[in-house]
Amino acid sequence: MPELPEVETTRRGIEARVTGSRITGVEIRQQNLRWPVTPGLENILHGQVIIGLSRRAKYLLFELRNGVLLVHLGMSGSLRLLDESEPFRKHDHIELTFNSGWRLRYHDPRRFGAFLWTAQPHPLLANLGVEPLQPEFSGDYLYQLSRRRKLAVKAFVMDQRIVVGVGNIYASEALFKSGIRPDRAAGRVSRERYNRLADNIRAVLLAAIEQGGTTLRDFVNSAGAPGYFQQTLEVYGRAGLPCKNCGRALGEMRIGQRSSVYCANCQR
DNA sequence: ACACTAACCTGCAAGC
DNA sequence: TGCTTGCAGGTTAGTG
Repeated sequence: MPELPEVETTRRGIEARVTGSRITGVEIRQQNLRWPVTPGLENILHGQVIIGLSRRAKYLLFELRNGVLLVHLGMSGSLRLLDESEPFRKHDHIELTFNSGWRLRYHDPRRFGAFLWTAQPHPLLANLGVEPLQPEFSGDYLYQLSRRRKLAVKAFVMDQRIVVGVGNIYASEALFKSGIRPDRAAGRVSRERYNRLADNIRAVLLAAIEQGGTTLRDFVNSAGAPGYFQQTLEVYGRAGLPCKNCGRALGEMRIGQRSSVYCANCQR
């Protein structure tokens, strides 16, 4: 599910409620996520105060005095704030309770997410590329890193070592807006077109954040509400339907195991 | 170094 | 109706 806009939507919804709060309860009902939940996490977190909540790539970083709790939402994860106890539903795996009375509940049907405690710089964060909403991200940056590379430009911009936060939905949308075929070799996209692509990646991510992200089936924000960006999607999920630009039927192909919808007329 | 894939897991829709 | 197949927002680990 969650690409950068959904993770950022979650972060913004939670930040004010958890920052400064003390963790008074930790319930782990399922420890088999992408990796096992850090053993002993209950004891590690109990009694600690959350100093801040930040985001790096698609990871949420709950900052504590002596380390960081890394949370990833995988494909189907969500975090919800509850103002009172409620029955656990299927796939509600973890719940943190705070001294304020608020609870933070992690729900993840596919269990591709992660809950990891680390007191050191974590290897999972070591090789991440630039943040697309920071100034270091630019068309020139993409152009330079892509020279001589033969993989599809869509796979290139979805590579978290290059630029983070861009997943299948927003890569598809940004390439459409930029008029670039998703299967074009990354090394055969001009500097000018990378400038457009970088601008469109930034724009589509910002627009999606404004609408609370995209909800296909699982995603809900911290208040349990879906996002609304799906109504703005131009290509993702629209294979066979008319292109919103030229009216011809949108095509579909697979790139790196991911379905890729595009307009063969508007994208070259 | 690079390119590509299989795998992790559950739910759902489509096809037979 | 029921069974099988394939696909879904991500990412790592392994292959060549």
